[in-house]
Amino acid sequence: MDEETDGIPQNRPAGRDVDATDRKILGVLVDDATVSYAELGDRVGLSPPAAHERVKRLRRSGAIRNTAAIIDPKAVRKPLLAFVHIDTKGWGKTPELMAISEHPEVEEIHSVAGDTCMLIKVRTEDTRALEGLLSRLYETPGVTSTRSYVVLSTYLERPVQPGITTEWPAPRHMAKPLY
Amino acid sequence: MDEETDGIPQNRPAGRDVDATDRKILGVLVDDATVSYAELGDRVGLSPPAAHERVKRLRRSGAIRNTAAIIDPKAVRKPLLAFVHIDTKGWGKTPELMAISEHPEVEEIHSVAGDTCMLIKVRTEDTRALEGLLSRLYETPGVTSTRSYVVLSTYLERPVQPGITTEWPAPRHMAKPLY
DNA sequence: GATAATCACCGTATTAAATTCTGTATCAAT
DNA sequence: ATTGATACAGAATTTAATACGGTGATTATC
Repeated sequence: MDEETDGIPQNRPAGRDVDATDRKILGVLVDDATVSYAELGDRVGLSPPAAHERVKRLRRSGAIRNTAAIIDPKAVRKPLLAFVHIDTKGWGKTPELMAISEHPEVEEIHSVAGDTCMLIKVRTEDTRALEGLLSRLYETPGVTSTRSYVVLSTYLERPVQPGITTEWPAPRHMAKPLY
Repeated sequence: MDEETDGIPQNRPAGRDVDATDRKILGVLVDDATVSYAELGDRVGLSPPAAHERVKRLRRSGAIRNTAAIIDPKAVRKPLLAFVHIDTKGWGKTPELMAISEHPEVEEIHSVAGDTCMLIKVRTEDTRALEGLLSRLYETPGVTSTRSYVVLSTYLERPVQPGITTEWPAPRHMAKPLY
């Protein structure tokens, strides 16, 4: 055990680049991270210790940010999903941004290019709770209301996909046929 | 082992409701699902087998949908995040919706209440790849272009939070002070 | 109100997996 | 060609997951 930096994703520029085998591993672990190293090795064509080494490296490099339980929002009484556009005064990690992220209902905060400044994703128990959250958000100094979209139904919601596992990086001219 | 339905989230209406201890467990596992049952038990005040039983139940009930590796989008060359509004002809699981979800770059598809029909979340390598993806999406029969927002920077991105662990369910009148 | 049944839990025992260690083939650089 | 580094396999060891049996508390039933 060299440095024991496991678990804390260092901000190194990703130890080394992710090869085809790594992508296969990521593909398996995104789908189910409870598999044993024996089975993981089987699926990607490695021995258990080799698979283990790869995973450790992927963790250390930050390619695997975390291994987490994915919770059903309904189970924790947050069935209502909404996207909210808001205007803020400044850019960067401003105090109002910190205030917004304090709310546990807020899952994502993005700065978008377009007519509004921020796009945030929130989950609440119902429309009443959403209204309450929004009113609290808009009470934050420097935050201005714009628009919000309530999600009626979700058809797809999946994690980041590792992508093509056979060959990588894809040759640059692969983008050509799209035009 | 009664039914051996582990891993496949049955569509039962959540075995039984999630209590305070369950929420503590979810809180730990969302943060790091690689902890041993011994440590999980320690953190929530249970013996390892008891913690194990709880987790098994949470899995079976569907409260824990999955245990997954969270990948850094940059590591798999998808640093560019965008939200795309599109109009589709019909509602429900239409063929155009299925076609859209085929693309590995598409992570979420939501039907929203508002001036557009669908809101999708996509990740690509760069703006060129995004343009290619959009053109392919808009080529899908029944799909009409509307707007897309490119994310400049992301300030928060976290999984569904289990919420308050001390007392649950929260009394209904708790929503009152918000008004 | 007593009794049976169920449930959630703990402690222990067993089994399985994670992890370590050692040796080897492959590739890159000198 | 030689050295060094890397990734790997197989065996050995340590650690954790899982199964088992028993206990107290709560709830349903008579």
